[in-house]
Amino acid sequence: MTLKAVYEHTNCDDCPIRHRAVCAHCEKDELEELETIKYYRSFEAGQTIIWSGDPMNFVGSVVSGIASLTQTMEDGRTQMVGLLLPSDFVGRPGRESAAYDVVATTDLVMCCFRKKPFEDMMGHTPHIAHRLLQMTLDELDAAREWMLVLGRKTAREKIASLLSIIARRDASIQPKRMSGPIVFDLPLTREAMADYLGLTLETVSRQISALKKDQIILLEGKRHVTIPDIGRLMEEAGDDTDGGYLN
Amino acid sequence: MTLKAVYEHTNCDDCPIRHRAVCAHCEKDELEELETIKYYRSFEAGQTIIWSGDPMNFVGSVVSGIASLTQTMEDGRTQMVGLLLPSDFVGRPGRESAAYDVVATTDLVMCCFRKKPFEDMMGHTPHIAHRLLQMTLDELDAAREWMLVLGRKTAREKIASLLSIIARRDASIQPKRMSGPIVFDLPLTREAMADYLGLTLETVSRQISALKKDQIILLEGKRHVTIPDIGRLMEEAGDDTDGGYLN
DNA sequence: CAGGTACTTTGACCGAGATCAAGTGGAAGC
DNA sequence: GCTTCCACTTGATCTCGGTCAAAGTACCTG
Repeated sequence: MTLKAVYEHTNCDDCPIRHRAVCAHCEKDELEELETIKYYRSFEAGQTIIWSGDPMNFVGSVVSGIASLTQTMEDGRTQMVGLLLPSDFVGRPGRESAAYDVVATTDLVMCCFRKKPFEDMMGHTPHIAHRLLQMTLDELDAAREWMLVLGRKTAREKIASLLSIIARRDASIQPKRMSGPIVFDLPLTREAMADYLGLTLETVSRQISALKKDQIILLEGKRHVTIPDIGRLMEEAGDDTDGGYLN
Repeated sequence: MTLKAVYEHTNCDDCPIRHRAVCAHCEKDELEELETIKYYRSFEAGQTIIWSGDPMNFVGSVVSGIASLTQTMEDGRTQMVGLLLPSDFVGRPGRESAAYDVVATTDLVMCCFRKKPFEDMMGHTPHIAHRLLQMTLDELDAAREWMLVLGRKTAREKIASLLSIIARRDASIQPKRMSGPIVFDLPLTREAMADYLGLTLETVSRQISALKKDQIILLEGKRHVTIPDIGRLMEEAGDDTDGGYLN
């Protein structure tokens, strides 16, 4: 469709996720070993990276862009079960085939490691194994947080929850003042939001319109969002309003 | 209420979860080190083991019985986010306070490790760190499976999903023939099931009655369940009917 | 055995969100 | 400039599961 972006960073020194990804705690020599088994891959928005059940011969990190993990039932009902942001890890060491569909939600760059050498390296590199454990525990917490959203929140609270997650992530990446409006572009279509929230796309649309009408959010076009007051949004999400944790 | 059960096994050799818990891959000397920091605790059904937010000075394994992880919103809505069966791990190394309420759903015995020494031990005992990573990845998969249940399944499918999880676990513990009826006692009240499934207890009750009427399950009393045909139950759950995986 | 408590079932009704169906708006292609 | 397409919005209606209420059952205690 569009011209494929050329991705030019090739070594770990100027990697934007160097300090947050699975390699975060690695020493210089460990990074050099990683360099020998890694390669970059780019994907376009909408492209499926891995199909559930397919054999996986790599694991890796999201460098830029957003990917989603999705589960589908035979009759077509789908549920997104993970949103992979830059620095998040893809794949499970020790598993042969993928358990979920992995789809590039936006244009995406991944830093891939050949699976077998990576597994070997985990065995003798505690820095990697330990970091992966940390990250997996964080993901487990996020998944459990999301179970509360899916199981008990109303449609409006679900939308507010998703928006505040995206807003807080953007606020923590551009580390300006935590007060004041937060501005970002939605990286998801209404349908993708619906799949994440366990709703239909119509309900997503209606609730976004309602939040807009109530001035909890401002919309410019369909994707450009301004949050004038993150506290109010978090109230709508039903979360503790006490600032919460920015992980 | 009832006389507190006296729990008598005290060393790892005759531990019922020896080969499945976080210590599964430990060598003799590693077990000996663990012995020095471990102690057993018993809880009665209904007792809260840890309150969310409380400082945690131990981690540990469920030896027998069932515990649940629960999240509660300010207005009282609650969602169970994890069901801890024998051999499952409780607590997060590196975290000061508990993120969820942990409640004993049945009478329960835990093998606890003092947190600080356990964390230290993880640093120099790859067998433990590696096993914990495996178990955390399994839990993450289970949580994601559950997100599909919460987000997209109907009430009937939710009940069938829960019953088939319990049924398959029981079938795998008593490793008799995989065909033929499966019989077990429900370890959860209707309310606990509702909290797990994101339903009300009334809906749980109605759907169980409906499954009974349709002979998908047989009920004796309120808790004693017979599954004449696990395949039919799994069809009702909306899962792939091809046997699935027994982890 | 009466009474209490905890758990469960069942009924009647209601409403949030799903479903079905048009319609809008903006960008790409001819 | 016109058509087509895609993402999105909005409306009308329906339905599944929630809510409110009452009653049933088993077990415990005095």
